[in-house]
Amino acid sequence: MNIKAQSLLSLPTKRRTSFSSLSSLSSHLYLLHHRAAPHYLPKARELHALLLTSSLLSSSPPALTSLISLYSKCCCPASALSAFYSSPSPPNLFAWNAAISALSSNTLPADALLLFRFLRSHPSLFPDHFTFPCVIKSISDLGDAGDLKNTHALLFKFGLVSDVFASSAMVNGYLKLGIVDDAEVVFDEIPEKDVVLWNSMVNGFAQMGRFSNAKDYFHRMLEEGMVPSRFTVTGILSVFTSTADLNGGRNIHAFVVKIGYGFDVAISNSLIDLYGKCHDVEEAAEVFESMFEKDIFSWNSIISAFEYSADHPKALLLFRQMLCVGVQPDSITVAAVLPACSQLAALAHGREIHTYLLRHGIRGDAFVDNALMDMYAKCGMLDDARNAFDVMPNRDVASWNIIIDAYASHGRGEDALKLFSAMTTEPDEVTFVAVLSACSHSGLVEIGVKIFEQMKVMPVAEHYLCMVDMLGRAGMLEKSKEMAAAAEKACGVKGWRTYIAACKERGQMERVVEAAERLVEMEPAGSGAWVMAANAYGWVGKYEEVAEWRGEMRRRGVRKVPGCSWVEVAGHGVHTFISGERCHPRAEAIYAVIHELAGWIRDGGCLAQVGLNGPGEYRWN
DNA sequence: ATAGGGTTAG
Repeated sequence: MNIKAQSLLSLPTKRRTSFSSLSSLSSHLYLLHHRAAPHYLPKARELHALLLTSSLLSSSPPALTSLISLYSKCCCPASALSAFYSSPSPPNLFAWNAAISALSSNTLPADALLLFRFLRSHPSLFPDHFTFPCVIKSISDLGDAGDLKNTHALLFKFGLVSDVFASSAMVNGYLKLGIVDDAEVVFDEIPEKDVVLWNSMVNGFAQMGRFSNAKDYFHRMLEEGMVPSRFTVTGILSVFTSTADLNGGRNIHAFVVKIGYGFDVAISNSLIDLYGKCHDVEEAAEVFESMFEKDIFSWNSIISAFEYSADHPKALLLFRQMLCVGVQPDSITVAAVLPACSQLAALAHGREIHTYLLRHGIRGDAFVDNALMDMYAKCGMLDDARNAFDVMPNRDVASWNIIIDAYASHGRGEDALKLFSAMTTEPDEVTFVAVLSACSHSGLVEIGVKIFEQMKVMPVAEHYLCMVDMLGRAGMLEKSKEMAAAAEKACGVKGWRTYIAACKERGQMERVVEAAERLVEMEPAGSGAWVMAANAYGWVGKYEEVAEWRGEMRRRGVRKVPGCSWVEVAGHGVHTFISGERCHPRAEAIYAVIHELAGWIRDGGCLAQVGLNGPGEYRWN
């Protein structure tokens, strides 16, 4: 046994003989558990067995406490608790505290509180300043405001109101539950505030979205000479990230460098997130490149940063790099990178990522499942999207929105409506956008109008646009125009643009001219309205007006930004077509097909305008 | 011997 104990604990030989065992064993346990993580569990079990056979557990109270704490650090609260309960001698307060802590720090708050109740009915043991922080944390995790206040009162009873540890936990709890006044009372009560207590205020306010309070406390703590910790920095950074305050964030960045936290991984990750959300993707990339050590957060943040800036090719490229350097993507990576595939209609990549998920057993959550479904839908694979929907274990409102929108954009309005009425969650704003666009694309005007009038959410720009579009497509141009005018406040020029498209479709060029003039009035610097008005005059044969509008446009220096579209061709990358250009190597063949299609469309009795775009080419890897 | 904040990503 001794040899085994020696090898396990790496005890020096000399000490082993003087063992009185207790102190040296405990100190080794202590050293061990400071480095503990789940992979230490086998060692912990071996140690446990050893302690049992050597009867140390009954003779040495510290050994029991250390063992409980060790199991806790191994994320094994069940073993911690069983060690506590099976202790040969009655556990002392240290052991009780360690056991309560093991439960509360391993997301078992209810069990921690149960154990606390047992402790409260103990005849000779009383909770102390080590007990309360864990208990208060558990209560806050459960979100019980009444219990929190009762426990606050208990602090008075046990003379712990000025304890900074219990008070930090109290502040966290109160702010988490939105009870600001009491949090501030607790805070003010503490004569010697430490940095953790300050952080609790700053981060608490930051998390509840009271950003100016968070900033106030941050500045106050600096004024009072507190040295901010890393937690302070990440907390205050989240404030500037949430408010998309680039300048405020830059100041913190400078401050971070000044106080020497520039190479902290978590802080750098927060900075990437900050710059990403503020659409300064170059700066985000610079922070990312400067990091010596990148973790999964760094990769996920930088991929998202490129996604925020709609640089989908770069997001995909980074995903590949991530794989190359051997960082395992997780569900968050996947949920960030799948939209890139959707936006690029890059089906091959989407499938590849899906396969990757399955192969590596990455557990899909609602985000991933929704992103997969959306990717299939956006790549035109409606059946695959539907299949993903059908096998999804737990659907949230986004899942329903995505599948309804999928049917809508594939022109399957009836199916979309069927799904809408089968919804098992409350519809939200987005649902109605999808449903209205379904009606719009399938000519279901009456039902669409009824849904619009009766929907239980406040109409926003998107809803109005759907209505303008729906009425316009159905040829109800006067009604469509009324809707565009009514929606001017909500969606500005977009309503008119939609209306104009419908008028063009119907060949109602007078209406186009009229609306385009209104557009130019509203948005004199934008090119779209000018071009549209000029073209519309052309279509009705008023060529002088065309020249006039074009001339005026030139004088004012309004320039047209060419539009572009793209498509992925299996095995040949993504091809982009820019308006007015014909630089694709196979432009001729492509146009031959377009003209053939146009012929079919015309023969089918439809109006068609083709040949406006010219093929270009673009590969993103 | 035991304790509070535990940061950042969809």
